[in-house]
Amino acid sequence: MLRILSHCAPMNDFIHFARLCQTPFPKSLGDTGLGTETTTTSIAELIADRIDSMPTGERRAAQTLVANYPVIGLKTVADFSQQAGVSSPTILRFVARLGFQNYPEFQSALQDELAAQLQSPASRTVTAPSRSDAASPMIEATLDNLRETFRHLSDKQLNEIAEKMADHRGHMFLIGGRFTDPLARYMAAHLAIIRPNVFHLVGQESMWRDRLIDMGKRDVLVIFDIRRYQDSLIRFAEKAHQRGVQIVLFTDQWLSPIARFARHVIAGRTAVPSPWDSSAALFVVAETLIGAVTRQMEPDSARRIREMEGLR
Amino acid sequence: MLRILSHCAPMNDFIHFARLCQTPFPKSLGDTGLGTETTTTSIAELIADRIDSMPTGERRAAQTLVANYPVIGLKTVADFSQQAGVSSPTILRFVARLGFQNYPEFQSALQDELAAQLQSPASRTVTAPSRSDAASPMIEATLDNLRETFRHLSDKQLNEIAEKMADHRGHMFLIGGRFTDPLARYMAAHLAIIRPNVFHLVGQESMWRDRLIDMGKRDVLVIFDIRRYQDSLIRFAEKAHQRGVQIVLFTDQWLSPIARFARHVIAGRTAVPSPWDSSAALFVVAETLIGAVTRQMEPDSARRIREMEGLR
DNA sequence: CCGGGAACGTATCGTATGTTACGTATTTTG
DNA sequence: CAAAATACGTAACATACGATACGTTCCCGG
Repeated sequence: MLRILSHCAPMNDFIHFARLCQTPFPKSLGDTGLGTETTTTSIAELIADRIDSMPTGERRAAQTLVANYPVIGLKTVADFSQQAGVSSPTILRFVARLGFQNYPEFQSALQDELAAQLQSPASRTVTAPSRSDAASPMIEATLDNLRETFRHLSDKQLNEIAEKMADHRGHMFLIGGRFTDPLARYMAAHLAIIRPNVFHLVGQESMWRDRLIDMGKRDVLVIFDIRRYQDSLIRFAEKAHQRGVQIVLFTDQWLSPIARFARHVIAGRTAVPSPWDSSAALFVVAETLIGAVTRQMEPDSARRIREMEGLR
Repeated sequence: MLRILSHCAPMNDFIHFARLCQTPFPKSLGDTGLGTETTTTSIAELIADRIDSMPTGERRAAQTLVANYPVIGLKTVADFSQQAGVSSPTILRFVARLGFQNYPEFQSALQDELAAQLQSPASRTVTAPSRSDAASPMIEATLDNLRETFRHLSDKQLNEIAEKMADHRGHMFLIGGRFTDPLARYMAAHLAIIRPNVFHLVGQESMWRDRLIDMGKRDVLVIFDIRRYQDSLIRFAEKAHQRGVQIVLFTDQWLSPIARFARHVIAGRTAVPSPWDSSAALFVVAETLIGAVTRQMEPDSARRIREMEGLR
């Protein structure tokens, strides 16, 4: 059953589109009614449960199924096997290991699960918290952090910052602290693609301190600094500020002392039930800004990217 | 919200500043647009559009499909016809009337639609309006990505990975791609504090390729690789795998080819309404793992940290 | 270093599935 | 009311799908 013709494109780039209307009709439950009837445990759980006792090939099957759950399992064995990069028999052995007599039975189970899931849209929102709650308070706290962070962030502010970052008449420098340096690097990696003169300051303090001499009023300095705030960064920010550099500060909710010198301050929530603070909120703000800047520099950035690809 | 558990951290709770947020970012770019017909409109809409001009039998088919959307359409023609109370040819005439060449093509369309829907369940947040934060689609998408990513991630799997990472008999190497290298660095920065022998592989390919000689069965290699997957990383992973190194792969939902060699695969959602892909989900998974490893190594890690502080 | 077993892929087979032709029923139109 | 056209189901058909047997490779233990 369920075969497919064209379009096996394993990984097409972006996918977006169409939402479809939900149908609030009752389902005349026609259960296939055969085989092992107890579907109390979802197939996804079943997989997570046994994935460790599987051989390599079947594990690849399991992984691709989980990654594209459950659509790939609704396609044919051939499609499934191709996307997983294994042979058809491996797929069949995989579903057999899950306890299904044959492939159609496996598909029926997936379909029933899907039907149950789609029927009550509430069940989704109900099961989601319960699962993620059980999974870890960590993710819940992170979600809260994200929401809170953005709640205190006006899009006017974001746009202003993006505008400043998009202004490539001046240079742009990024620097971070011990744990936040990767964020600076992440941002720099993207921005350096869509605009010129982006520099990620790394290495010894003396190295980037000397770069101060190149900085002026038209330049932007992006600093990531969460506690414990590093003295070196504070000193650096102060000197940069004295030279008239525009400072954009990413910090935590307790505000680094650098906030005193900053033109723009982004305060992200960092508290999570972990020995470490979380930089996830700042990371997402950074991604949002990267997107905003890119959008703002269109079509300039697109041209630049194309030109870059040509250089390979 | 914002719960704080256990050990560590002097943290004053809250602080608050005002400011509201609303962000009307539009821009959704291109759709995949392949296939014989442009599916800009969902199939459900297509049906609602033409259902009036259908003969009785096909209309019954349409109704049963809408009532059990889309699951019944994923089953066989026989199942569909039986549930609709019509014959098989009627079903085929029905899908033909919708503009599909044959039944498999119709099923493919349904599957694609389903995949797109499951990927961005943004429509799911009916509760969003109640929360006055009409946040940007960007942050909403990111929140969805996080939820979806963790929904497919059992904590059993997380714990096993954490366990492997906590095992410091062997060495631990981290490496990332063009945009994900900062994630590797971020993780390395934390793990290097709580356990010995953590190495972030950076610089030229030849640099870290030579490190292969130090790697063996007891070692762990953490790779971040999202599309476009980098050949250099794939080659590196393959060689490491041949040496028996345990590979933990952070990738996107389309699974880097490295998944073939990986002992553990973490598939994070990356789709956001932006020209760039989002690594936020992987970032949060990384943070979660960092926390889990730290907790697992207690009180060893605490002692190590204290000792470190003494070295200043 | 060698033997045994597990794992995976290739090739083949039987069959369930989608498809089509044709005959009957039902509705439409002059 | 008759004749035609449309709609629908029955039954036969061919394809492609899932299943299986078999050979090769890889890995582990002796």
